[in-house]
Amino acid sequence: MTSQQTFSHSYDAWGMTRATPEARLLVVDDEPNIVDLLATSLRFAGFEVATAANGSEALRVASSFKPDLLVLDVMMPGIDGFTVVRRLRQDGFNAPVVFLTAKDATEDKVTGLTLGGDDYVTKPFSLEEVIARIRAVLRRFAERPSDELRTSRLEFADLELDEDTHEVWKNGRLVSLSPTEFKLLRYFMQNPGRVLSKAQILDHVWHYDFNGEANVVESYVSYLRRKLDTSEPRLLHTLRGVGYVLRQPRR
Amino acid sequence: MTSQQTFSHSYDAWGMTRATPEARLLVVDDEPNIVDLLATSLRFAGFEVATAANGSEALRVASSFKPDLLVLDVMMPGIDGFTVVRRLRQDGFNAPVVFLTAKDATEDKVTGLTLGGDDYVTKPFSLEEVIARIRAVLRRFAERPSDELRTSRLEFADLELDEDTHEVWKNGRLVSLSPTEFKLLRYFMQNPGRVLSKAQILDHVWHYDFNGEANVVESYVSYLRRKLDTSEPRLLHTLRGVGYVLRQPRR
DNA sequence: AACGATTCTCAGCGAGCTCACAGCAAGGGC
DNA sequence: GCCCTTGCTGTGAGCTCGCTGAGAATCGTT
Repeated sequence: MTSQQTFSHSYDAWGMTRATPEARLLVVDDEPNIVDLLATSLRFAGFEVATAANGSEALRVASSFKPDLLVLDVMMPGIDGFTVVRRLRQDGFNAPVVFLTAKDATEDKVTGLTLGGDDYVTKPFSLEEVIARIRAVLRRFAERPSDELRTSRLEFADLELDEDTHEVWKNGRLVSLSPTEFKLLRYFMQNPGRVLSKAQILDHVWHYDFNGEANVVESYVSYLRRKLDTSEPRLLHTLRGVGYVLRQPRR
Repeated sequence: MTSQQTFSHSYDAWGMTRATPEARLLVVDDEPNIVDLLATSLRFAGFEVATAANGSEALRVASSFKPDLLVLDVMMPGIDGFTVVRRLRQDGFNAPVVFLTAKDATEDKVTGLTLGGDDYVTKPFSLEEVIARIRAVLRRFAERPSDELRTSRLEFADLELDEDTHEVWKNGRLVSLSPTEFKLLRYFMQNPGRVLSKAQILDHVWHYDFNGEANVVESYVSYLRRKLDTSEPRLLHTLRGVGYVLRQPRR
């Protein structure tokens, strides 16, 4: 009747068992914490990741590593992000870029970032957001347009989610979600059948400098249930003391 | 009843999946930033692009690259833009030219530019504008006049837009738009059904040295709605936290 | 020089969103 | 059943986002 689950992405979200990585990424930022955070979770998401701590190192690594996409801090001491891209493009390097920019940067050069199909994410970001942007940009650059990689749809049972428009349907009926509700649902739908702890959810869906309580997660799960999990069979289950899981119920 | 959408251009606006490029362009400017900006977005728009940093390099590259059109800065150290064209024409090179000129260029110099079917754009330009001019000039030079490439009409639902005359009709009724309103609407109509973020819109529709806030976009969307989106079904939708999209409403 | 058109900023509003908190419900061990 | 822990959810304060009216500055035209 209902389909058990559909991976619209063809990767293994946990990345550990993949034979071939989803794509090769080069992460560049002068803050080691950020590089670590990104490298770890991107590897976990199935990407092959190289890192660099500044512009000149980025140029060096890029030429040998040949990444499919750059994750690049705009504001760096020495060679800034724009210059890195310009130099690489001069050398015929043509991979797309996801820029990282400070949110409150007093009207820095936040212009022109979206021109070549590139995109940007403001700090502080959530990992959810960065990974979603990376996948979206890779989608636009995908070689085979008919490839399932191109789709921006996630499906599970009678739930459907559009990553481009942020629209969500329950049983064909459009349901309106707030941004945080959307990101949480997307996280569940990218990890169907997998138990996610509240800590894990906080780490992925909320900004990395969020220092509130885990109770927010309970609140937002509650919101999602009210909007989406209103009919049998229930899909969003609590595992007391462990976490939550999106799956068909077991007897 | 209403047609869902019509691509009057036969290109893929996102450019990445094109098998054959729309045309071969040579971009010439002594400012590396400008060359980058143009090369990046023109490639993304589906053109094959070569670049040159000055007049003599332009002469050299043109003879081997054989562009279908030149994008050429008038004011350059060394050989200026006019001289470049004159020399190329002496060699039997016959491609049209879109000139880039400073805003305060004297009138008489500029008027001569459009005589041969060429055109010009003043700095600072918007990418929207440059790409539109390039396509218009290519249209005039197209070999097969009956080709769909020749059309300068964009249509979506009961909206109609003429790129040559800058006229816009809503439900057959002529509506008068300001230049910026027109460029914004053209950008939407070239990307129907596609979500456009405010940043994306700013990058494409406003000139590259615009330093203002994204609120202008909200204002102009508001103007467009007042003039064009006055009746059901609404076509210009806000996706809160994401952007805007021109499309038929969904359930 | 004067006029209207245009561009852009700003501020206020209202709706919606985020999050904390606290009281209540449910689960589970005994 | 009793009690403690864990999770659920109603309430509300403070905030963000997008829309719009008003107006200053600039442009283009007569």
